[in-house]
Amino acid sequence: MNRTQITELFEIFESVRSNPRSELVYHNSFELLCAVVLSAQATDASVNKVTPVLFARAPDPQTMARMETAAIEEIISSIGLYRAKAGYLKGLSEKLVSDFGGEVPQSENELVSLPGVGLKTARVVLNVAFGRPTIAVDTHIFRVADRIGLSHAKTPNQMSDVLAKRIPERFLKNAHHHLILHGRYVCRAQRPKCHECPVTHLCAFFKKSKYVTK
DNA sequence: CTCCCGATAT
DNA sequence: ATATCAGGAG
Repeated sequence: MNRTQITELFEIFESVRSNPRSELVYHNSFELLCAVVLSAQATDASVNKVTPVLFARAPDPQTMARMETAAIEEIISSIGLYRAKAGYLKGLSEKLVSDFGGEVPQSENELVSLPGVGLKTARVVLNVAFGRPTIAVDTHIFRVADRIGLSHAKTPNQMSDVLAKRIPERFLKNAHHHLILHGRYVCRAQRPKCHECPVTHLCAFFKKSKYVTK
């Protein structure tokens, strides 16, 4: 995909009004950080089901750091990978208090130093909570970018760097959100809705696809 | 690379 | 019945 096509792609995404059904619910950067950690291999709806209970019990890192891991597990047990995630939440809360004054840090290196926070989660927090032009490559973006032909990088982390260089700067801040929503509701993993897709004329996957009809 | 691991969509 | 879901640690 060349520069002109990439520009056209994001101009179309910016002009299309998407209508998300569910997104992570949060009220501050700490809640967003926790919600994104919980969202690994889980749907937003599943996460939104437990976070109100969790944040009512522990609205800040100081309180969450003092909770028993078992108590956190009990609250989030309806989410997959809940034992690992309960440990992450307690561990990252403890570190926020001990190393960052109880505040969510605003640099990639500091965020990644928190337990349970990898590059993808760090970049989501930087983008969504702090408005920075980062590209967090999750499973949706990894699939969408590969199909369209934006990048065929082998791993999400590699793709993240490729996209950051390849996407024009003025689209960078919102590109993350556009690609995610497109991946969730149009370019789905199973049965992609190519018949509703506004960018099929730019898509390598569509051109050699069997999903030409609905 | 494997493990983690419940809910939901298809 | 199985593929997938805002991944990260060991």
